[in-house]
Amino acid sequence: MTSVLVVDDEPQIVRALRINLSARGYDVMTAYDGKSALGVAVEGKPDVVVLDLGLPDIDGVDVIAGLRGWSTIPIIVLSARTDSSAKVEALDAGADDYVTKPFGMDELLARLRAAVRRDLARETGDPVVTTSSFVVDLAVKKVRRDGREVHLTPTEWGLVEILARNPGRLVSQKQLLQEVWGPMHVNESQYLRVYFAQLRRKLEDDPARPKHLITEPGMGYRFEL
Amino acid sequence: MTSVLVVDDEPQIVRALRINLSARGYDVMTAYDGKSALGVAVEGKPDVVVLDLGLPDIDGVDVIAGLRGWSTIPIIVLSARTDSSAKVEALDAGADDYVTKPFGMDELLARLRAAVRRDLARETGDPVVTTSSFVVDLAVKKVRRDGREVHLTPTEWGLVEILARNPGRLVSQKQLLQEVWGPMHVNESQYLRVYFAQLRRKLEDDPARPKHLITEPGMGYRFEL
DNA sequence: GGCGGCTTTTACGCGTTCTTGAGGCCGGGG
DNA sequence: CCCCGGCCTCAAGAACGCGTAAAAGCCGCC
Repeated sequence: MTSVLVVDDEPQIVRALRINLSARGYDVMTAYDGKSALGVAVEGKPDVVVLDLGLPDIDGVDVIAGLRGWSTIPIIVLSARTDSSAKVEALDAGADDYVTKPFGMDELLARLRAAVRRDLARETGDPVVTTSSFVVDLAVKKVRRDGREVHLTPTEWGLVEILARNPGRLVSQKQLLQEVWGPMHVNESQYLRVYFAQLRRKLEDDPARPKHLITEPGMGYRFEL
Repeated sequence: MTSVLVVDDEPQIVRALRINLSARGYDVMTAYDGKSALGVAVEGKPDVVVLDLGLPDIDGVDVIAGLRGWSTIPIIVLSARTDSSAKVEALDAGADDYVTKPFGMDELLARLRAAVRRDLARETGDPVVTTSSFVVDLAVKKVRRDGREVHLTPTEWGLVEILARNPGRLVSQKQLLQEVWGPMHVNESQYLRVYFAQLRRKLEDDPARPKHLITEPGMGYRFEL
């Protein structure tokens, strides 16, 4: 499970983030000032920090420095200041990203996913394919959804792997059957229906309305990011 | 010297970036469309890519996908589109950052420094691999548990070594058999069951519920830290 | 030769995964 | 309107792969 530390002195922002992040399966910690933020970060070892710069006690840049002293946790800065000098300062202090308030929740979540993915890739050194619902690590052969690992059987993985290596492209039924089941089974299109149903149950937010594992009737399947 | 690939179809933007980046000691490569960008990236192996999304030939998201297919180079997206759906799309496709035009050169440079710093933090492999239960010293070829040395037979060590060199990664049965027993025995998967049982008895706290030497049925084994 | 450590082989119970068939739904064409 | 092809869902038996244990084979060494 991926954990996020949210630091902001405005309770409504913390609340909004907590709700949105929890709903997506993240483990959320919070802090309302710089001092407690550093304490919580040491205690809880979050996977990523969302940090407001305008804190009551410590200057935001010093909070970044305080974190960077001992850790490389990704830091996403939130701030009302739009001038480039503020951005430059924060980024050079060690922040990974800078988002100006007011911000779109979608965008923040996407930047958060990017930060976590990058961090994961740093450990493994491997390319990772990300959608809004789940993450496929091709080299490690793991799929995570909202920070939780999803177990795939060999056949399921075979399908996901082919699709993830061809993001956005249509892959024919024949190609999938050939590569996963072998040349003897290129007409068993029923296999595909059964397995795509399983995969959607495991990976899609709403299995009945798939957003990523798309059927192209009569043609094949497509992996939408 | 850090090298940057700048991809944009507007010559004045490319020129401005080239001047600013060169002045700061970066090695600059350029491309004016998606196709040549992918070519230059393969050839030149840049340390970071600055990518305009509005290219004449290929959709920007597909360029990102094309790069992510084989590499984890940091990608900073430049775009005139400010709507959050565009940002979400690009970031989920694998971009590391998203900057809207018109942009401040200071800010872009700061984001670029942040991206490179992050990427550099990826360090080379440690000769010692540590788990919560035991320690594998690859240089000395020894395994210790609770300070006490655990004796491994040559075959056992062969397996542990391969797994410890690929922490977290799934290693196929075939690869293990091939590297330890040779190409003639790639189908003797029973060997693996016997030896993993032995290793778990020696290394795991609860051999019946392994936490580090994990079986992925039908695929292979995984060394979890 | 006998011994000890290591590897290979055999056998069995068990849980998971794969395959297969049946039924229902939907949209296009006759 | 009905039929039909293609798709989705569900369930159940078959097949497979895993863990475990124990015996048998193979060294090198005293």
